Amino acid sequence: MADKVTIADVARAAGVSRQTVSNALNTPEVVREETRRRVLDVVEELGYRVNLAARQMRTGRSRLIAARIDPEQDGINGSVGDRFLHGLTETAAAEGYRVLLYTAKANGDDGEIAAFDDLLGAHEPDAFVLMATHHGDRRTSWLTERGVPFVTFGRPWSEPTAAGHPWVDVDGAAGTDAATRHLLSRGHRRIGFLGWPKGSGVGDDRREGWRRALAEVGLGTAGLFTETEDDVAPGEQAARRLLDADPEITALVCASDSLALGALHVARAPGPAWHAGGHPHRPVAVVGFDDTPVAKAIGLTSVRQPIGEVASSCLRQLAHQLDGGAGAPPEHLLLPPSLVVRASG
Amino acid sequence: MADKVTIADVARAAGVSRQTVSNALNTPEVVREETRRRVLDVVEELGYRVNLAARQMRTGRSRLIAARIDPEQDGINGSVGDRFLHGLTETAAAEGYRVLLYTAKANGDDGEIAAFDDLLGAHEPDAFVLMATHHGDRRTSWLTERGVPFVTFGRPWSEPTAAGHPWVDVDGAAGTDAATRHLLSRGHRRIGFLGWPKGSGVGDDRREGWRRALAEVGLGTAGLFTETEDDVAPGEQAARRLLDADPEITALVCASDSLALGALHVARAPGPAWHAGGHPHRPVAVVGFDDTPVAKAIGLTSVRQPIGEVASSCLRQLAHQLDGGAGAPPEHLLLPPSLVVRASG
DNA sequence: GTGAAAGCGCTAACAA
DNA sequence: TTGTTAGCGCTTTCAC
Repeated sequence: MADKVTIADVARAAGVSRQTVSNALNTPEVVREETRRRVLDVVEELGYRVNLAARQMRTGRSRLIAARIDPEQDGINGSVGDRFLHGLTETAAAEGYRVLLYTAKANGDDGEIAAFDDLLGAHEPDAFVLMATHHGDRRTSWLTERGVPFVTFGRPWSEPTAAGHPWVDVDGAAGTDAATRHLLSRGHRRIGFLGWPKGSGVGDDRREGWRRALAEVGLGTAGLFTETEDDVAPGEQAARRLLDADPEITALVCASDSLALGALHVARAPGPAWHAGGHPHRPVAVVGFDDTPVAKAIGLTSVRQPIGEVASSCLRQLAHQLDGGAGAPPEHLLLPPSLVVRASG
Repeated sequence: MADKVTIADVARAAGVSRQTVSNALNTPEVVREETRRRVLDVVEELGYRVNLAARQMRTGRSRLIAARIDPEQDGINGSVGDRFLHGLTETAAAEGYRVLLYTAKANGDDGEIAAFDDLLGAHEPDAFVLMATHHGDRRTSWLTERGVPFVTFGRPWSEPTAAGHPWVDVDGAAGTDAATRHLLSRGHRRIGFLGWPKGSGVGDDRREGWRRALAEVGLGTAGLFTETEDDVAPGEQAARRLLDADPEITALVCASDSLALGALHVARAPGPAWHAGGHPHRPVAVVGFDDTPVAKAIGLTSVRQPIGEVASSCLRQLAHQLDGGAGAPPEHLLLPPSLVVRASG
């Protein structure tokens, strides 16, 4: 049962004062080598561990990092959030932190800000990790104003990135660029893009990579792009629209696996719409984004984000903000995704 | 910036002592109505919130519930854990708790026990929520010995359930029973089962439901069962084995969506093995377990566990253990799953 | 019903 | 280099 061992017990057993024990643990360089060893031996022997609540009272630091667990959306893209949380938790433990979960009751930035406020008032996490930054993100300004440390998975889309807060992101444009080049290398010439409505940083970024890749080989994009809500059924409809409108399209790059899954419903089975429209069935290659379990299950080629790396970079960035220490990680980090090629394209 | 408001500030502003403020908040029935109102008004006005670290020092209670976030396995079945965590987090917030994540570095029960020990020494969570109980689970005995409160998602498979700890579980046998009846109602008579090696509580339970449903209509199960590791490729091989061995089989109940996905690879496309074996292609119905996003994406009929309910029940059970209060939730709760019928069966 | 005193375990500041 | 003092914010005694 090993009843709570306090610093006083260690001090007594080692024949030193409590402060010296504290120093031996937290500021070893200030304690004589021999004393330090003796103290650490006793610590080991008694199984002493600091009481973080007590420490927090003194230092104001909880060693808690708050992160949001979101509702699972369509369950397809949701897996990204879960991989991210897992990565955070592992790196946090290595850095001496723990991840505290929260959800936002109300929607949007304000709902999440209310959660910040609750958390800060009660458990006082030392920092936040935010996902899914967007234009005019009110969460980041709220935290900045209050001097609460945080990192985001996602660029600050509105501000000049140089001025903003620390962030880690994946280069979405590089991902769709790679996807498009891959399709080009397989002989496709008219390659469409299925994306989200303009105005979302992430969506625009992904579309840009596709545009750029086509432009570089002298191909235009007129009539090759359509936008829709990020879900399977809308994706299917949008794909049908695009393919019906332009019979020359032989491949589609999609902004998400959800959209790609919808597109595959059209691309793999000859839909009645085509026959009705007079277009015979033709094979249409499809590439998704995120490499979710669904992509793997159905053989969908997809752009994979290095989520584990993003998570550990976020956490190391935070740990450095909070604890300092050697080797400051970059304030801003843009990681390259990779293309996972499967049967669909 | 609203600098930390302490209980002393409230006491001063309300013209009472600090204890009275504390009482008004924590033991309202002991404070005169009028005083209580005045105090609460000031609390509101000043935006006072208890400092949990300070409270923890006095009471020894952190209002933290620890839960494990596991590695995503094959990413298919993993989604269950994520839905569970999400549910926990929401109910926890409603009960005034927060969810603290941990991972186990080393594998198995001992790895997780090491994590318990770390957590208990540092952040001192008030309780744990455990997933995936199994025969001879050492985690539960470790916690019990130390008097640490916990609930499990999963029955205590080894002990007589009456004697064990609080738990919430889903009736897996009822799920496969329902799946089997559904297939029977569609005219299937030889229905196989693709499961995990015997000895796992969950796997045996799911197999039992299938056996029971067949037995009730006077059908035997000899030669209709095969076992394998819980992943797609093994599932595919096992399904092929079963279907090759018995050409009469027209439907398969599977212990997981991973296995079912493997089975579908065999069931949907006429594989060369059948032709080689002389069996022509026949439609084989497949039912999975867990209703993962993959099941939805590929049109797989699957047994859905009410994960959200499991999570909130777990948390309410804990909250009652910790805080008491009215209406004790049941110590043991077995929830029924439901069958989500799709194209595969 | 309300107030005063004490102390949870720790570390920042200072004294020795 | 080590020890002493003080106090973080709260709640559990116990007087009043």
